[in-house]
Amino acid sequence: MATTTPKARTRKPSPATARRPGGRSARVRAAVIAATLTELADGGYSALSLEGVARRAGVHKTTLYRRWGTREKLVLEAMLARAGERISVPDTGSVRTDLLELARSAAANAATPEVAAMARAVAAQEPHNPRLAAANQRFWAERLALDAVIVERAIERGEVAAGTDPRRAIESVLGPIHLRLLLTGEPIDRAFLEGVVDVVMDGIARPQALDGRGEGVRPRISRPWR
Amino acid sequence: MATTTPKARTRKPSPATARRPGGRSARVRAAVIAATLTELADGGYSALSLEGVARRAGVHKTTLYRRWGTREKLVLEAMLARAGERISVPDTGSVRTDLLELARSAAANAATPEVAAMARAVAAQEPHNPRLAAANQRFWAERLALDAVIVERAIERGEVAAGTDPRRAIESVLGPIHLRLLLTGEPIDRAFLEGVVDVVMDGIARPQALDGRGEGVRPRISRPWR
DNA sequence: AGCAAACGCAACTTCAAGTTGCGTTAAGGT
DNA sequence: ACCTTAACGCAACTTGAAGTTGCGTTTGCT
Repeated sequence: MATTTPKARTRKPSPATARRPGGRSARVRAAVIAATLTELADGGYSALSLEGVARRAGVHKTTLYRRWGTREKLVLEAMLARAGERISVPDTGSVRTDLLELARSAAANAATPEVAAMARAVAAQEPHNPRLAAANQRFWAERLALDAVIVERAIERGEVAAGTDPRRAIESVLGPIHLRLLLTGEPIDRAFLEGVVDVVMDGIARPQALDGRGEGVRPRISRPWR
Repeated sequence: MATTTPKARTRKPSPATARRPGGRSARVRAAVIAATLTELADGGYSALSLEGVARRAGVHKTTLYRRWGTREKLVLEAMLARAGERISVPDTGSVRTDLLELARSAAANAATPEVAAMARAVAAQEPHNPRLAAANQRFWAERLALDAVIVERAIERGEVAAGTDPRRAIESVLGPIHLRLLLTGEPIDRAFLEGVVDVVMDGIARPQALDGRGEGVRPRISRPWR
């Protein structure tokens, strides 16, 4: 049906059509995404304007309005572009070292102005932007699943208790870091990260001399703290 | 100089002056603060407008502009009014129960639309609003110091290892909760809270049979996990 | 080379943000 | 009960960013 009708020109618009993912459009896109993240970093989501992004990107604002339309879509695309960068999951052979390395890379990553701004924007807009929320859910599900491998391997090696939920263990490492990053604002230094990992690994309960009947209480023998 | 000049009327403006903290102003203030938090809850900080708050509060917008001037100051005052409400620190005699109760109350509090919106607004604006940042720092310093008493008491009772940093222990409890609240968006149910407290109390490291020479490794005797 | 998609540009509309002047209400001292 | 004035209501205004439209120009692709 409709083999060589003149209307086929509309469907396949002619020789010199097709998309152009490698040319000017790509450069503009890259510049706009970079500018979006930079604007987000110094001003936050609530102060972000398409005109500001256009100025910084050296691009006219009509381009932004035509290609992205709203600031929501622009920010979402910028975030996806950055969040898509793969992270590496440490595998040193020791859970403690793996978790510490995970904590260090997470903290270092979060120390980046763009990433920190992204986290803040997500925290602010997650309830009011369904698409952003969905993308964010996927991001964290994937990331936690990847990081959980650290704990899964450790369980297989016998380093970690068999009943441990790997995801929750990772959350216990990342939680305090993001608490400081987003809310308390306290510095995230090496000592803090080590302390976080120590708590996750060993807990805070006082090691107790074994007394035979370990009913309810979790008997341990004394050990040096840290 | 200038003992009884007519200009003294300007300095002490006459009999019926003085502030009126108990009357209409107070009612307006209460209505505006409530409206601010409500608007913050459904729309977020970036969508908050003084006109919207005025509409919801049943107050004219000029009142807001004259009394608060900017949306930053308005939000800050609203937050301070709500954050000033005192919280109670559990004291059941058992750290585990105390921490679980702390986690439960924190989660229940954070489940409030207004409080959740406040947390999101703080996360979003903290780097761009010095006054909000300062107030937030004080809030968390006070709150962590209060909650840390739980751990301090437990150390005295011998329930918790002596070298434990009480503040960091509290951060390890609150961190995962706020991670879910602000970023991952996963549900915060009872099982999760118990899991968080379990990790903080006991850690995830596999309890090991004592083998005499506990060099480097942290020897424990076997125990059921949870 | 030639075509069209994507961009630049300027002028325009729209509307929320914020301001000003003046009249009105009501809190609180006497 | 009265009177002063701080605080609020109201309408009209200015301002500026957000978003749109039409048209000319550039540029990647075949």
